[in-house]
Amino acid sequence: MKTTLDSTFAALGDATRRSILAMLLEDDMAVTDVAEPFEMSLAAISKHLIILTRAGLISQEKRGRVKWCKLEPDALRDASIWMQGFGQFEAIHLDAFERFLDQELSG
Amino acid sequence: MKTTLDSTFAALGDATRRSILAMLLEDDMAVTDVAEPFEMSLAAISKHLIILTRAGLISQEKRGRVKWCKLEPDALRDASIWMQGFGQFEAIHLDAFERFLDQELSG
DNA sequence: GCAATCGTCAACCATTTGGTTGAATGTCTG
DNA sequence: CAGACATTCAACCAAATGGTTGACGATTGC
Repeated sequence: MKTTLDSTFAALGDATRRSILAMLLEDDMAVTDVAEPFEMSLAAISKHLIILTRAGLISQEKRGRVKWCKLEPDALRDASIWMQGFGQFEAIHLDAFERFLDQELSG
Repeated sequence: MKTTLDSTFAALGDATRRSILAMLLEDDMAVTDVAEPFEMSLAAISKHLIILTRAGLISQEKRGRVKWCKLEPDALRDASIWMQGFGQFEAIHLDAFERFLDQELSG
């Protein structure tokens, strides 16, 4: 029986999916547009989106023939709380995260 | 090519491994002692420890016939930076804020 | 020396992941 | 209605996970 934390962390364990989440920070996106920057099939992206949805990290809403993907940051909060339980990390800086983000999106 | 972040998050996506990390917060432990509270074989725990080691979350040092497991918080720190930054980034993003406002006004 | 202990390895199994291609479904548009 | 578009489904594949049992190589202690 997989907990939410299991599926959340597992979903984050793939660079493609983390990139998708970063893209969705900007705005909601259709599946086709999510897939556009990646060099893999639409079906592969569709599977990634299913995994992200099961993990509660995004939600998908179909309007007409377009399925919109929306970031759902709540699931991340639980994972973040778990991590903070380790409490021994130095101060978190936003610019450090932005370097991560750039690296993820460019790689 | 799996980044460290990939293997770190993937390693965290299992409750047994997260429990092991929590145990190692207290002190370094031998493999047999790590396995003791779990209802699974020693070999299964050994595999979990290999995954945690590959992810950089722990290190293992053999002294005599005992292999000691030690928490290595650096890998966790990187993952934590990613998540914390993600949350902050989302919180301050204008579009996200506007969506939040729309939701509040309509619902 | 010999037996117990520590831990991994090897083989096996079922399930999931991460990808492909091609067909199918649903929806818009001309 | 016909065709284009958006997305998933189905079948397939290779590799990784998560678990088992049993054998094995070190190491320790009597």
